[in-house]
Amino acid sequence: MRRTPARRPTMKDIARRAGVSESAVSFALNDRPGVSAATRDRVRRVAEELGWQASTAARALSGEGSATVGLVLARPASTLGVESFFLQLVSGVQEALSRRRLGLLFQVVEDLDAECATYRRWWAEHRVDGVLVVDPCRDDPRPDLLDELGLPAVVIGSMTDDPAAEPPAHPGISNLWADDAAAMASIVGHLHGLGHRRITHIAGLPGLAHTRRRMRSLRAEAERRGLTEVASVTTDYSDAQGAEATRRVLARDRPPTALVFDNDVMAVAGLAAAAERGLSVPADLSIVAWDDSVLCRSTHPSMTALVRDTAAFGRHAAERLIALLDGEAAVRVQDDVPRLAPRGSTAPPR
Amino acid sequence: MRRTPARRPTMKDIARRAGVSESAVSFALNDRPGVSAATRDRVRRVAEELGWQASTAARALSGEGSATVGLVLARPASTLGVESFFLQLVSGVQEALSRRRLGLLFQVVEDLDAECATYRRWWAEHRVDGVLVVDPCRDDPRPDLLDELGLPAVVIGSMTDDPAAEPPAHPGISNLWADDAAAMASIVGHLHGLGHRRITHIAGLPGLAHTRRRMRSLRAEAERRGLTEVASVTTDYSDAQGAEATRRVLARDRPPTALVFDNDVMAVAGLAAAAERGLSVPADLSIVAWDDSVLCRSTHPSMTALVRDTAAFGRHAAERLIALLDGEAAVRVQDDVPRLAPRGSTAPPR
DNA sequence: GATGAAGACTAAAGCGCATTAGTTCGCGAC
DNA sequence: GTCGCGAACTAATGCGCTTTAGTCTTCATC
Repeated sequence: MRRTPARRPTMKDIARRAGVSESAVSFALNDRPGVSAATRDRVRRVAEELGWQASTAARALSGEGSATVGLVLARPASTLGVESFFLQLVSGVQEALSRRRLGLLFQVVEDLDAECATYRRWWAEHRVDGVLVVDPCRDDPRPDLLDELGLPAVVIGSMTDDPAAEPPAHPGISNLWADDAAAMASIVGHLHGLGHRRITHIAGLPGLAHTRRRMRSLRAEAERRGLTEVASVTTDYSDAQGAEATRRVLARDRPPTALVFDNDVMAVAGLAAAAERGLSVPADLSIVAWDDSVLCRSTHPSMTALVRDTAAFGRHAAERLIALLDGEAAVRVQDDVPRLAPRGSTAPPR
Repeated sequence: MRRTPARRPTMKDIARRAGVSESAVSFALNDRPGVSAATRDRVRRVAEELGWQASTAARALSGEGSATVGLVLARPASTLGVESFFLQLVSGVQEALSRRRLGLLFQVVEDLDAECATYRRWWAEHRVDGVLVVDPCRDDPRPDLLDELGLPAVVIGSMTDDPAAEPPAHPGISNLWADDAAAMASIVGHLHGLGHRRITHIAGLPGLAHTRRRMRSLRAEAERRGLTEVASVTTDYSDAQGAEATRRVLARDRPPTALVFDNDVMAVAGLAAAAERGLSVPADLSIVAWDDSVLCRSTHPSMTALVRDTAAFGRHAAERLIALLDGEAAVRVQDDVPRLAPRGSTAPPR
């Protein structure tokens, strides 16, 4: 026998039980003037007893917003779930959101168009008060769209290829990014310091702004140091393409002595690809992974990696969004600079 | 200048524009009788023009449910994002949900108590119509709670230690699980077939039902085959404890010749730990990983692993939940049996 | 040609909350 | 002793939608 599910208590129940009107209950629970301290306490106690929680639906309807923020991930299903980045980011986001009892509406879609459609739908359905946008890309349509809808948003990641360029102003949109240029500089510095002069960067998706930014930073840094045999190749972030790219660049006439991978998964795949070729890491080839994870620490040798606190990054982004929801102005801020953790996969070239 | 955000069109707008009453609009848009085909079409066209979408808040308030399902992950932040399992599961879940325009409300919490509190809150706030529950454990308080709240749910994973035992009936709760017994049997069969007689199972969290189920299945299978030197040890799924457990069991007098790890991360860590001891895989030690991933395919040698379609698993779970929401009865079904993919990490013992 | 009934549509209520406009009461001020 | 005023509280309205109860028209029925 299914027990009849408990009925959710409403403000009316509280009102009846506390012997006051519904409005008084509303005032009491929302800390608005209009009730005495005694009544406020009594109402609070009754609400507590009944286990009352405001219905977000009703709240949303009376103009208070939905107490929810959205996050859309536009990645083909195949490349999903390979990186630890997102779950960590999300866990940080949660941390900040839960303090304010905000929910996180999560959606995985195939592509950018579907992502935009999702925003439109969420907006029309009153589902979210704001959104977190990841993977900014070239000619990104999302900031304009979100601005048009009046949906507060925080873009996570650099919005421009060029570190120096000002991104177009979007009044309702904050931007938080990691300093890719400094990070790339520290990687190149580490490798160059070890004596490497031929470095290849196995990058991620070419459409993403941060990919372009990293590539640009790499070129700039190489130029500054007078390194001429430095290049980037792009991939889709998958282990397959990471391995494939590794094989390709290692097959060249003058193969690189060091590889920089744009994520942990590709770095590990690259390590295996090098082993296939009979190359020993780090003796014959040095490898650096952008973003640390268990993967990087579990390989043999363990992976020199760019460590950043992804959860904190997510937390900061969520805090920015909360600030926007509270009516503060949009900001553009740079997050902490990632730190390079040298491990076993990098050494002087042979 | 911030443009004034576009106002969301409501049914009233449609009604005015189509020259009918709001009720007629509601009937038309919901395919209810009470309007002529002509009116229905006209209303539909106007709604389309205006880009109208029903406000989920208003819908929820008038008893239609919130068009949202919830998923809580109770894991300390530290162990989060190490496995690819969850994102893959979620992407499958999405696939099924998005067909019905259901949103996924996602929450990461520290422990089971917080998870239960989340369910209570969601229920009281009318936030979700149903939930997906992962990581069922011993004396799990969640099914009872969800039943009490009348919140439809699908439990993902086996709810009992004993494959033969009937779990307590929860009328509003479906259960979907992978056949751990069969999977364990195939692993033991593979290893025994290669000639291994001393097998140690490096299991996951001892509190989880599926951990206990796997351990039980291992014992049963060993008994059936007359293997006496077979055992399980439990861990917290982390690479650290995986490595630590590996070192411990390999230091025994009669160390095992084969190890079975409950996740990919520990298997890789175990591989490294074996290498430290000077053991060569698979010559001196065979290793099997439960759940395949990039990691398993990227090690050297590549890892013999239990392959299952996690995204499909998530999709099936979400479909079960949708069935519950549609008023169908709860079911208990077993999902596809995982398949063992023999790779380089297993071979006959020396 | 009066009677019913079905069909197309409108009016109104209600969901749970916030909010605005009253209403009542007590108390200090003149 | 009356007036005024603020504090404490209630009544009523609206948010956007669904749904039930009506109203009005038309058309078949005996």
